Amino acid sequence: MVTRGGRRRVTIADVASRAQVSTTAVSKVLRDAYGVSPAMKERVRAAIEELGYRPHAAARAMRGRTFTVGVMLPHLRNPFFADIVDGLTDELSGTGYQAILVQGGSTQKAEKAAMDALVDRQVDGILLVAPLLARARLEEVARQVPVVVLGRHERSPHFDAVFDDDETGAELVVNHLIELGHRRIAHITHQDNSTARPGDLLHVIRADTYRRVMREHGLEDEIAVATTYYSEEGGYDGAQELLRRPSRPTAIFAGADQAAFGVLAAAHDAGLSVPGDLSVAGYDNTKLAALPNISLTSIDQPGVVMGGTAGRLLRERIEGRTTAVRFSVGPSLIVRRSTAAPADLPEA
Amino acid sequence: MVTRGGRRRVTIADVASRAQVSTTAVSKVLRDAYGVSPAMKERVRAAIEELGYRPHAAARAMRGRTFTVGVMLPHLRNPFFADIVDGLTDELSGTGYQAILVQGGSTQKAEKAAMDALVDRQVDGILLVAPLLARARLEEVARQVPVVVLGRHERSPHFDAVFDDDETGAELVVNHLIELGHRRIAHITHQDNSTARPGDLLHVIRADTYRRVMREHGLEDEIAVATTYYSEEGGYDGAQELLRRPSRPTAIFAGADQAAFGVLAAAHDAGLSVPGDLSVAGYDNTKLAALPNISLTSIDQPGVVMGGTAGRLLRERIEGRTTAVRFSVGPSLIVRRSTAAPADLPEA
DNA sequence: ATGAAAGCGCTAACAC
DNA sequence: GTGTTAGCGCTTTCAT
Repeated sequence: MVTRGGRRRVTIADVASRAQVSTTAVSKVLRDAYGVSPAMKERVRAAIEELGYRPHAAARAMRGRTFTVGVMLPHLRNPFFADIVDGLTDELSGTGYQAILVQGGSTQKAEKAAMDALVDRQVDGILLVAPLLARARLEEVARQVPVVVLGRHERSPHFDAVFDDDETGAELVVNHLIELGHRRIAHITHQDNSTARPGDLLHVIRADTYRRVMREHGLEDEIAVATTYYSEEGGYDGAQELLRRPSRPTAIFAGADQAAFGVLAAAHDAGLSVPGDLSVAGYDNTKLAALPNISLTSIDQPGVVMGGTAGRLLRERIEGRTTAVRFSVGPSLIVRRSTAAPADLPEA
Repeated sequence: MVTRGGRRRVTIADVASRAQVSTTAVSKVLRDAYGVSPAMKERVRAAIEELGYRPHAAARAMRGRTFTVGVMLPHLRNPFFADIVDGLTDELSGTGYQAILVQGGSTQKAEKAAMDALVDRQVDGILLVAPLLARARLEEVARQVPVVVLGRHERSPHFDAVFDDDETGAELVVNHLIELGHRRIAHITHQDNSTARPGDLLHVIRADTYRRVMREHGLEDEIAVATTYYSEEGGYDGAQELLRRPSRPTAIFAGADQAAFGVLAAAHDAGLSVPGDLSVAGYDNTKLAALPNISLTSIDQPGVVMGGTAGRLLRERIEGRTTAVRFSVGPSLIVRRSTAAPADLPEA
């Protein structure tokens, strides 16, 4: 390593000699372990304070905990992820744990590398947000370090799961559109690069539920799905494709707000008014959805609660819990001005 | 630590015995260091492959590099940050370096803790995005580990700086509005909790430039600044305040797109049309600004380039460069439909 | 209650 | 070109 100018780091030995005790004693005080007298504890604390000592995480990692939890996010473009991280950070604050984030990307290879990076850095626990890898791969990691998976519905004995009830959420949206009088309701879903069981992936659940509800209302012939991406571009492309079809949809349910924004753009560019010519609904209830110019009907997921819960479950696992926990939150429909009765029908 | 079920991690010793060489040899191959024959290199590579060996980052951290760079972001809500991280990740890909992110928060205390967390984890370099701490504090860290600061204009001998020319950017916006015929142009700036020299902070530069350009055009009496936050809520509150003032502005220049979105919402709620009754401009040219329903005039900053450059500078510093580099990128004005000539004036 | 000492996985002197 | 070995800063037996 390049030698830096800075003076040598304060180590546990410095603290020990300052406090006139052994390094063992200092270590015990640091971890609040058994076997130090109050007086000694006080002396050590004072020395730590005076020297501005902070434990060296890498050195700790060689023996015990790093007091670090790793979070893998697919990317940083969905504000919903920010809620998750805020919830987690909140839950962790005061516990001495620090969250570090890595970007998983959109390929399984990149995701594996990101996960390995966390394992190699010896984090005490890992939160995986909407991972792509097959369950077996996740369990492989879960065998080495406590894992919580957020956004997948899997039931695994080796890791905990935190998710929103995507089936209910999708149902709420499709029912809402049907109640408004729509029949030609289309859906935009996400093209994944995943080897997970499809039924465990949130976008697959949303799409399947869309199909099921359509069928339940005798609308099987109107089912139209565009498979692009949960992104602005994906929504734009998907909407363009759907709007070109012979029987143009009167409503589009995009599986995520980000995609719904693209749908709004495509509608605009096609000269269609929303909701006059086309109703649009999203999922996630991001802040932007509430902007008056957008006013997007969406499904609210309590991201902060989900992130906080994930943090708590991770801490429990780090403390020794080995039985799996699944935590599901209930979504709610937020109706805004982007959805209305179709034009060719009388108002309700 | 809780003992996990997983089998023991593969270590360098396992690789060495499998390849029938010393651990030194393996270490050398790993780091592409001098002094290994091609034949031996081949044997070692094969053994690594067969055993699925990955170096233990924490152990490396005790002696040499961790091949990790740390990034501190204030929060995850600005998509511009995603561009920066993408640029960095791109630049780092293939070099063996992994980026880990931590959230700095909005207080200096939280920011210090986040920075310390990176230092304690022995990252090889740190990228600080729009930090709040005083220059002296940043230099303290820079003495221990290579640092690049993104988004501050500081000239320090101890760290590199990457920033956008905020003065030019703000000039472009204000001049654009003046050319359209506006006189009552207001500005929304960010309330920081910083002890940095004000002149080094991007939001202060944008606000000061706004004032200067206004004065240069004889509009000093029209200067109106609301100090809230670069966020949707901040923009909303700031706009409300500005629109309540006796001589209502005909244009608002928000220092960031996020805040401009809030301005659009406030305008809508006040029954004002954009750009009919009020022109609105932002800064950052986030993707949402391009959505037809928003169509926000903004300043484009090449976030990917900035992040990539930061990564390159960091690598150079890690390799031994000690002289400071400053890298400034040029902003450009993107005119959209949120700005137009004020209503009470004849069209140009 | 306290401390000496071994050792976590790796790198870098240094010897051969 | 190759291997031996001494630590890096901590935690954890295990004596005392």
